[in-house]
Formats: sequence, C-alpha cells, structure tokens
Amino acid sequence: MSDHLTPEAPEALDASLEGGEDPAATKAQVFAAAERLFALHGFQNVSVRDITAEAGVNLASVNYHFGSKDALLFEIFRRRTGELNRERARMLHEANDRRGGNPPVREILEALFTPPLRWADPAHDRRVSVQFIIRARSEGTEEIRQALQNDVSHLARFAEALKTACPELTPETVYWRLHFVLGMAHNNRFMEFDRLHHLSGGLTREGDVAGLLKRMLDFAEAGFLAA
Amino acid sequence: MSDHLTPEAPEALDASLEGGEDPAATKAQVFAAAERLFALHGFQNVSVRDITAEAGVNLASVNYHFGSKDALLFEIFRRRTGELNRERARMLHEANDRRGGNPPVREILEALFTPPLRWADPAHDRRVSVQFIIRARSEGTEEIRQALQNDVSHLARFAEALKTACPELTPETVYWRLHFVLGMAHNNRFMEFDRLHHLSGGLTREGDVAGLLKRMLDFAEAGFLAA
DNA sequence: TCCGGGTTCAAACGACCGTTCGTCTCGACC
DNA sequence: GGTCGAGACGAACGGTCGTTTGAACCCGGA
Repeated sequence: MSDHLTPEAPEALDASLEGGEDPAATKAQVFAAAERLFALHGFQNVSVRDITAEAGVNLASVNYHFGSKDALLFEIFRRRTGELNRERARMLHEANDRRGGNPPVREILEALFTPPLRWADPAHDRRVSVQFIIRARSEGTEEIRQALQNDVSHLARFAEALKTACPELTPETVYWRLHFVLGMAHNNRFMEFDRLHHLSGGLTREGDVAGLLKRMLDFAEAGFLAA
Repeated sequence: MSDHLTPEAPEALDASLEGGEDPAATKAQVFAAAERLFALHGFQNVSVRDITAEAGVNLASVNYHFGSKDALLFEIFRRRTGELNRERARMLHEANDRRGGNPPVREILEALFTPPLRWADPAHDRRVSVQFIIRARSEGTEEIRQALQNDVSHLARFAEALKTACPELTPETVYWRLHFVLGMAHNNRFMEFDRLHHLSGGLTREGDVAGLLKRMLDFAEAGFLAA
C-alpha cells in the first residue's frame, strides 16, 4: 500500500515512436496525448473526447485500455513519478559513492533538484512530463493525494543523508528544511516564471536551466545551513 | 487592467454574522459557503448546487448575485487577495518607518510571511481563506491566471526594498530569490504538512504557527543572503 | 390600496460528461 | 475453411452541469 509510486517493470510503452502499425500503439498514443493535455490544461478541463481526438483514436479506447479516466491519470502519474524518484535515488547513490557515504548538503540537494530541471530543459523533450507531475500533485484525485502522503520511503533516504551531513541540526529542523526544499523543487510552474519575467521587466532568462539550477542550489544550501 | 487585485471599497459583506434577517444576507451566505467549499474540494469539484445547498439558499442565487460561477470565484479571489496584499503592504510600510526607509532583509520577509501565517493560525478563523487563495492560485480560471501575472505592483515595492537592503546582489539575483521566497509563502498546503508529519514520524507539530514562522524566516533569510 | 423594483423560488433547458453496449474487422490457430 | 478473441468503432445511455425562465413574494412609497 506504500509503494504505489515505484512501478514494477519498465514496460517500453514509448514504442509508439517507431513508424509501423505497432500493436498496442493505440494505448501509447492515448497515454501521450493525455499527458500532454493534462499538463497543458489540467485534469478536469480535459475530457476523454479531447484525449481521443488528439490521439486520433476511438472514444472508447480510454476505458478499454485503462479502465477509466481516473485510472489513466493515475497510471501516467505513477510512471512519471517513478521515473523521477529513480533518477533522484540514483544521483543520491552516486553522491554517496563519491563521498564515502557522507556527501555534503549541496550534493544531496543537487540530487533532488537536477532531475526535474533536466527534464525541463528544452534540449530534452520532457517539459510536458514535469508540468504534468506538478499539476497532478496539486489537482490530482484523492487516490493520488493518498499515494503522495503514504509513499515517503524515497524521501526517507534524503532525510537520513541530510541528518548525517548536518549533525548540528535537530532532526525536526532537518525535516522542516527538507520540506521547504521540496516546495522549491515542485513550485517551478511556468506560470510563475512568466510572472517573474514580468516583474523583473524581462531581466530573467527563462531557458537557462543550468543557471536556474545554480540559483536554486545557492539559495537552498544557504537556507539549509542557516544557524 | 493591472489593479484587479486591489478592490475599491471595503464592502462590509461579513455582516451575515449578526442574527437577524439582513437584506443581502443571501449574497454573504453564498460567498462564505463557496469560499469554504472551494478551499476544501477545489473549484471544479464543487457545483453551484453544492454551494447553494450548503448556504441554504436557492439554486439561482449564485447567478443572480454574482453573474456566474466563474465570476463568484473571481470575486472571492479578488477580495481575499486584496486583503492579503494590503496587510503585507502595511507591514512593509511599518518596517520602513521603523528603520528609516531601509529595513533589513528579515523584516521585509517578515512582512511577506506573517499575514498568511497569521490567517492560518487556529486562533484566528481564516484558515479557509488561506487555503482558498492557495487553491485559486493554482487551479483558478484563465482570468485569475491573467490577474496574477499582470498585477505585480504590490510585489514591486518588496523587490525595491530588497534591492536596497542587499546592494551587493545583482537585481536579477534579487528577483530570483524573491521568486523562491514567494514560492515558500504560497506552498503551505495542509496536504504537504500531513506528508511532512508522516515522514518525520510525528516529530513536527502542525499547529505551532509562531514556530513555523521563525523556521521559514531562518531558512529564507539565509537563502536570500547567500553569497 | 395599489404599484413596482428587488429578491426568492421551482422548474426546466441544452450542453457536455464518463461510461457502456453491440457490432464489425482482422489476424492467429486448429 | 472455420473459429475465436482482441481490439476498433459508432452510437447511445444516464447523469450532472451552469444557466435561464417566469411566476411568486416581500415591502417601502405614492
């Protein structure tokens, strides 16, 4: 009941990219169209008819392949969240290896921030997935809310690493500051970027992902290490 | 077109609290019921029938008094956001007076963080309004999104104060860090609190608003003053 | 007393929703 | 060649939605 966010198998669903008439291509097309539309307009503002029209498939395909619209949302969410958590865990693992099991705060935060920012890089083509995850986290169904609240196992490792890196901080303080850091990581809505751009009179560049990562790390590291 | 968030008149709408049959009591009841239900379940998950049932009024009241469901949402949003911005501006003004026009970073951030946290205090009874604002910011209509993006005049004063307080930082850095700080202020969902509570094994107390404010200020101040 | 504007009310309208049904196509297998 | 099951398809079902309608109601002013 607590591992909803770590899918069991890779399931190369993205096989729809090859040219021919793949069997199960319909399912992949529905998956991709739904993720895109949910990310763009939100779950409630996208109808099953919108999805099937965008995918160029029959209306009944969603219920046939996924069971229901809710189940479709949850399956996309589960897959993308699993990928994100796995990338973060891998980076934390690498930092542990590099530093003999005691990486500094900055490298732990790097493992949290880098994966979603790398997805958001225009070079990669996963901006839709980031946007989808952020939307699903705040607008998702009760099932998603439950999964988010129960599945904290992947966060526990980060909390432990941070406690080790900051022995002078009480555990309570570590948890709160991890909470603030996660809020930063999941708050990068494009809407908010536009607002910042408008506020600063066009001073901030939006496409500079590497620069943004450095800015986020500078801020979060200093905040985490505050007296 | 840029001042949608600062309503022109106080309009003592909360007069529904007095016992008698007030004229215009229906409008106030609809307003209160809608704010409560929107904050609890989200805009799209609450129907006009839910609102009027909760308020104990006729179904047509929403359209009669507010024009449409969308307009009702926007009116609540405009009122609450206006109140919030006014409280923040007042606190910034007081800090300016205390410090001869050059308040330190911590007091500027205090003016940003304190109002929503004071509302969230169980002692006051405005937790619903905070929750509503947060929800409306992320799930709101296109009209709300436009208003949020266009109305940055109240933020400009905070940006100016922060630039004065931190002359060693480039304006670009100040804007980005203000962006991070605002993300913290608007990210205090109760959902996330529950998750933190679960992650820490019950270590964090949720009702301690004063303690939370200090924690947020410690983190944000250090982050803002990072090298 | 009658009038008229402001407000409430029950009822319905038309649109859209997620889902289901029965049928048809088509390729694999006996 | 015949059978079978998975999948695609058009069409419809039942329900809920926001909104509108037109009549009833209330009450202060002529």
